[in-house]
Amino acid sequence: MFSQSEENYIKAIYHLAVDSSVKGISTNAIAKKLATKASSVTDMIKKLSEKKVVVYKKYQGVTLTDFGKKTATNIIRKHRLWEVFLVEKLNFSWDEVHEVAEQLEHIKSPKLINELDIFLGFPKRDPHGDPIPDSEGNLQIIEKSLLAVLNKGEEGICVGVDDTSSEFLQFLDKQGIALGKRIKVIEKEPFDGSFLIQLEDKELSISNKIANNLYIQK
Amino acid sequence: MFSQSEENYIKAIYHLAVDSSVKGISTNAIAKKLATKASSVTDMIKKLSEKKVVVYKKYQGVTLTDFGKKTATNIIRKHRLWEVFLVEKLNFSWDEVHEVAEQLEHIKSPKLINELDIFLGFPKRDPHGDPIPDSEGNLQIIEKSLLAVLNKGEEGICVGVDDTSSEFLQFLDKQGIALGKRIKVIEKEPFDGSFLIQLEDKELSISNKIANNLYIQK
DNA sequence: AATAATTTTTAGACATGGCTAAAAATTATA
DNA sequence: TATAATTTTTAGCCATGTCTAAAAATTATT
Repeated sequence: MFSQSEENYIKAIYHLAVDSSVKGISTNAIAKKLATKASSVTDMIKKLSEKKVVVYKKYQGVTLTDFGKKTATNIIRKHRLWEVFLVEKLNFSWDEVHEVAEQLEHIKSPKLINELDIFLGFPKRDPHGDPIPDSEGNLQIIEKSLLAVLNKGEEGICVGVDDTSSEFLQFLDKQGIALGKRIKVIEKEPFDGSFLIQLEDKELSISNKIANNLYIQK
Repeated sequence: MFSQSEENYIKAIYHLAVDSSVKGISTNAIAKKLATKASSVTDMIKKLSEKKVVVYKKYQGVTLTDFGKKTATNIIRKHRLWEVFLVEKLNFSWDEVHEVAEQLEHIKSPKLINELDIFLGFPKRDPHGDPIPDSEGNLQIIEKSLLAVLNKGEEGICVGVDDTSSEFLQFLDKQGIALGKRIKVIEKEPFDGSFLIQLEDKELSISNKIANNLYIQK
């Protein structure tokens, strides 16, 4: 069994490993992600290494073991299932869920999480479009591309976001952009890289920055 | 904001105060309830005293302040709402909920608990028949009596249990006794104090001990 | 290659919450 | 009312998880 702190470190290392795809995750990177100090990270890493969660050699960063990865995906599974619950059942908006899910993900009860999965109808994605690992820790890979790479005339379904800040998510809400919505590129403006898109019955213009934070499934 | 440990102490003191109705709760009683040592209790009590949660004088036990009581009922509200959720939505049986609710009660999010209350339809009782405080901390007092005090021919609705051990709850399940069920006393056996009761269409005999652990609303 | 800059680790400290053992206070008993 | 028994507190120690400051190792630069 792991403490909340240990779980937070495991999750952070997993996320850093996934989206940096470098072999060893640096002490500094972990410290930055968790808003703590490098010295604290070194201490924790030693402990996780003793517990066979990570492989660690001084000055060389850390890598999750298979056991560590499984532990990480299990925490992520809990986090994302709770997010679905909060949005679907308790009227949370997608920018409000993260903080609460950060707490709920540490609740220890295998039955709880399996029953929650059943209760929610085995959702495949969380409210941000990120995939929910199954109880074995398997993550289905989703074919998705940034809206920004679509050409004029192409279209797809909105399946996720890259930036999950409140500002961005609330902006999307205001524009009527949500997961599952169909988006078609009407025009790409060469001057500023902005997009004219069709969303349901209306057309709207979105900046290049927005287009680079929205994932689409073609 | 209180730590999980602090919350556990506050809840323990509240429960001890309610069902002992003595003015000062002793260090030893708290230690026993929390399965810890008296010396640890003394330490924590000093801290809670500084935080204006309890009134404490050396060697005289503690009393919750109004603020402390409000804090306690809020934790209890969360605990009981989660219990309802687990039983009604996630197929937990009433002897499985306690341990998980002990964890869930510490989640910090006012919105979460209010929305949960709405989602569950503002339940008034938890799965053991105990009342759920409202968001102001008010507990409605329920007129209830032990089944054991009923006379031959009297009847009532099962509204709660005193003993919440798994063994007892599972025994009740096996007998078909549950909250909301109507129970009528057919016969009281003077010899061993056992009861012959009518439960729905069948009659069954229950011991005096059982009758002293079942609450009835006449 | 030598020095500078950066990263990482170590050493020592602190807060929380727990423990044991001994001292102090209270309560019970003879 | 003394003495005994019990309860409560104190003092000191430990584990977890954090921090700062300094040392050590690595990487970058001239």
